Amino acid sequence: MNSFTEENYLKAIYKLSLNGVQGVSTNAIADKLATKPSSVTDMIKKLADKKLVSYQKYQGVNLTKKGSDVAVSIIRNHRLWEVFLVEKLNFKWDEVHDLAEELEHINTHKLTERLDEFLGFPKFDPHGDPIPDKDGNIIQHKDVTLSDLIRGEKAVVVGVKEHSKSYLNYLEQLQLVLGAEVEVKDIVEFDATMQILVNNKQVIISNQASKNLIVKKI
Amino acid sequence: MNSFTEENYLKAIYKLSLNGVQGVSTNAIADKLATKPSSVTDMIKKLADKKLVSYQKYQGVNLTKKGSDVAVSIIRNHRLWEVFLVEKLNFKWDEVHDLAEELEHINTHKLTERLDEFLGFPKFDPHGDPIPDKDGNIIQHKDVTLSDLIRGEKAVVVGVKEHSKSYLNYLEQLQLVLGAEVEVKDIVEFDATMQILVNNKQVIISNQASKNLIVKKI
DNA sequence: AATAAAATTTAGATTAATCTAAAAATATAA
DNA sequence: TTATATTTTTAGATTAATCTAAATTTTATT
Ligand SMILES: [Mn+2]
Ligand SMILES: [Mn+2]
Ligand SMILES: [Mn+2]
Ligand SMILES: [Mn+2]
Repeated sequence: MNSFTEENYLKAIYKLSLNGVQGVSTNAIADKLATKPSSVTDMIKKLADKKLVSYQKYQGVNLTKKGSDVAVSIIRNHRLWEVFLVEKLNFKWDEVHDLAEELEHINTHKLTERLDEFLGFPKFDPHGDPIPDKDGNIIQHKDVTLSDLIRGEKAVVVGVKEHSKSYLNYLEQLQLVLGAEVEVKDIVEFDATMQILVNNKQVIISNQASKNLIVKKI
Repeated sequence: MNSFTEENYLKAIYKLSLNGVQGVSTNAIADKLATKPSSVTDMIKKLADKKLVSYQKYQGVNLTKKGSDVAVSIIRNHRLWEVFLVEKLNFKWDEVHDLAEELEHINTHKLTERLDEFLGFPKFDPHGDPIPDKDGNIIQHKDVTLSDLIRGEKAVVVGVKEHSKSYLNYLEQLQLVLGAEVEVKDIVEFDATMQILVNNKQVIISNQASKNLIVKKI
């Protein structure tokens, strides 16, 4: 039906559209997929021919309903497989992304639904990202990050905006895993470096790190 | 490392070598993969460059140790995923082959080993085919088929040589599943059609069907 | 509004995998 | 041992996805 490559483009466009952008730019897609803008233009034309995106030269690209459905279904697969890998095969949360990138393209309705059932219809993946249900409905995070908090506020870690091994590994060392409670003790005015409390331990965390940690105030 | 296509060629050559053939022919590979002999020649050259097969023009092709290792590892993945689909996701034995054809190419050592462990180190897949262990050791069936039996002999079904949906479906209707006991009541001399007993029921089965059913005499 | 900078598209190549048609080598049969 | 048939390889095209370099369009800046 659609090639792996086409599916990856659709997913990238979907994610880049989440910030409310109207007309995702060629360069943004090229960046996200680590490819060249000229390659993106070629692929966009192909996706437009297949009615998966709407596109006018120089004006950026938008997913059609059809394209969005495909993207959401790939994301559903990805996140379900991540749950499987962590819950059933005991992988750590920093090891599953690349495997899920491959598994997500085995896009067979029956497999996805059976997997969902086997896993007990999970609502979130190991990184706190919401899993679309079988009709494609997805609850988006409100995206409050640790960096948004002010001195004295408390919150619970509910997700991450960055999925690199090094970031996830670092968070785990600091015990900043999903469900952890944090309290902001101090913020450096110059560069927004934070001093926080995690499990009664003082931790210093850069703005680079705190702005990628999604939290829920308590 | 190797593309899906290369892996499928290696697997095909491996399976065609099992009958003790020295030098698998271009046409045999083309048949198995439903492609053209000229395409096979091209791919063989590529695999030879990568030292995965040894090849001399017009003399057929053989896997090297390296090529054989890859093939066995793909087969291991394939069969483990089939067990997963049947045992954990409740698929039927006639539904899993095509899905496993895709899953087998996610060839990551750690994933395979974790899956094996999760499944309890199974020795056979849902079709009775042996699963290579993590060192690549594989116990080959002796390949006695129902059609080899004579009148009066009893046997247990232990595998199938043909994996098509229609064949597996048909077997299931006749209750000729793994573990079933059969007794040969009569054989038509003309075309080797068999009258057999399965669970106290009389069943008539063609030679075409009986020669693809692997059994163990009792 | 004119010019410079940035973003995007086009033109032309490349690589992997495939195909058809034709040529070459091997196997079979008279 | 020739002639015929079969198998295998080569030659030349095609399609998908990518790239570099050049041309075009849009955006930002004087
Ligand atoms: Mn991921
Ligand atoms: Mn995730
Ligand atoms: Mn199979
Ligand atoms: Mn099988």
